[in-house]
Amino acid sequence: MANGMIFHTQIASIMEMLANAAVADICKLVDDDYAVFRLEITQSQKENRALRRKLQLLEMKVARERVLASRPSSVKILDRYRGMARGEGHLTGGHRSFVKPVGHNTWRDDQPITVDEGSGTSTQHVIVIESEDAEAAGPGVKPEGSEGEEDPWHSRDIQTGAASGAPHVATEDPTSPVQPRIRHCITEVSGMPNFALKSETNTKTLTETHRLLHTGTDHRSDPKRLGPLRCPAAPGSEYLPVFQSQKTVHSRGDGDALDTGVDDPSCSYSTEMDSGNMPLCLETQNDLSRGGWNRYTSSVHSEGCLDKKGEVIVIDEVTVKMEGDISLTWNADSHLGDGHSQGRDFLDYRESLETNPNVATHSPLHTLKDRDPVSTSMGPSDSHSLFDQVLNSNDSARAQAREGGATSDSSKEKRFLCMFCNKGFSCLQKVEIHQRFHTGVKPFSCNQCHMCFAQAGDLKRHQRVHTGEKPYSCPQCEKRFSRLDKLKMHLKVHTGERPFACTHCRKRFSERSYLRIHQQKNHSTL
DNA sequence: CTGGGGACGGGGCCC
DNA sequence: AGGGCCCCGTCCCCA
Repeated sequence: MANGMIFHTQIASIMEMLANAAVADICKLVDDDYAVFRLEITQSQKENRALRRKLQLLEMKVARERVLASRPSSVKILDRYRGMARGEGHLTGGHRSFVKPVGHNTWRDDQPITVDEGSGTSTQHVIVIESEDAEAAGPGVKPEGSEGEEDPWHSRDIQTGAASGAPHVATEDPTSPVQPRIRHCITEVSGMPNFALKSETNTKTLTETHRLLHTGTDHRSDPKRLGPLRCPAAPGSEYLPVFQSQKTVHSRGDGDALDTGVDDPSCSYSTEMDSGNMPLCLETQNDLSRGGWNRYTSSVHSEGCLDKKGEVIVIDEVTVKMEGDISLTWNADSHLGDGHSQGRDFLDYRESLETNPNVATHSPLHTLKDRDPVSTSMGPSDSHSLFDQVLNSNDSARAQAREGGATSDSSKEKRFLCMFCNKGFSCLQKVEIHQRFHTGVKPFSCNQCHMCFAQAGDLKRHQRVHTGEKPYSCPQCEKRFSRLDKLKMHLKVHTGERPFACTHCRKRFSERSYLRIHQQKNHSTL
């Protein structure tokens, strides 16, 4: 019995020992696993923090890009040129026009873009952008470091500054309080080794910008001085800000195209004039070959001119101060337009830049090129980035042929230079009309087919399409034409006149375009 | 069927 | 404002 008790006691002790050993093993295992687990948790947390940081950076980048993308059309004009290679357009419809929807990139009338160029060694470009997108982009986000598809003009500015080693004045500060609205002020200081690019809410800068806009003789506020269809006297020594009359003249299709606003039955075109919200019809050609502008759709929608009257670009004008008693017009809301003509005109402009260095023109591009400390980014080797993509047009011959007026030999009479192509014009109205070809502003719209035109005469001529009016009749065959030039062309059928001869096969054609097509088809290898 | 050429319409743009 | 020229696209004819 006693032995049995002892045996049981020993058994119990052994069991206890075994149990303790087992518990110890288990505890050891748990401890080890726990240590490993904690290590893994720590590493995971570390990775999590790193990823979070990365995400924040990405968000900042995205915000910045959004701010850059919200730039106004005035800045994006070069973007259009960049993507304007002929024939690149997308045919989205038989008729297209570019309008900017209200609320998109909310530029308001009180958001001037001043490109003020002084005459000294140091000049400043102050661009004040009041954008609600900037609010969404978050605080402290400054328009720097172009990434992606920003307009080359601005991005070049920015990249230039970065390349020159100039530290950005503004620093990203995600902790700064959210501003209800951020005014991005981009200050470019040229004539200095570097220029600063900063984003700030500096109301002083804003005030200065407004002062620049409204300084001197504020012609834009005085329509009497600059009647839309008047040719005012030549400007004085001060720069003369010239703003295009932003009328949209809708034809009623039964009369002449006038923008007088007078309800004249013989000139029955209604005029919509709203100084605050002037609709503009920015239209492109409706065929594929001319649709280069349609590449530019980053912030522009293609809409019918009249269908979307409300969706128009309403942006304050831009005053470009010119040296040398030259005044120009740049309508900030009008940098959308006809790519076809733009290509030619920009070719003209480039040629005028290259061949006429003495022309005292300071268009934005010109200025940019001159002052860019690392201008190689826009130099000949890199010019394709902006111009050559645009200008691979076979219109160069025509452009050269027409370039005669570009340099304005008679500078005394043609003292109004187009800021885009440098062509000289004798009066203000002419340069206004001419610049519509660059800007794409087409204030004369047909309310029967929604076509828009830059000139009243073009609208009037177009009206005959609807009216069927054919006042010109052929004396030989009684065939009638709506246009005199078409009648003259038709007369060649009867006369057999073929003034255009192919230099390769001696074949003759009545029209130059026939000859060109013929040579393209048959002598393209020559 | 295909491609070249002619006729014509229409818009762009300069003068 | 109109003329004029340019270009492009379309339609048609014909080889």
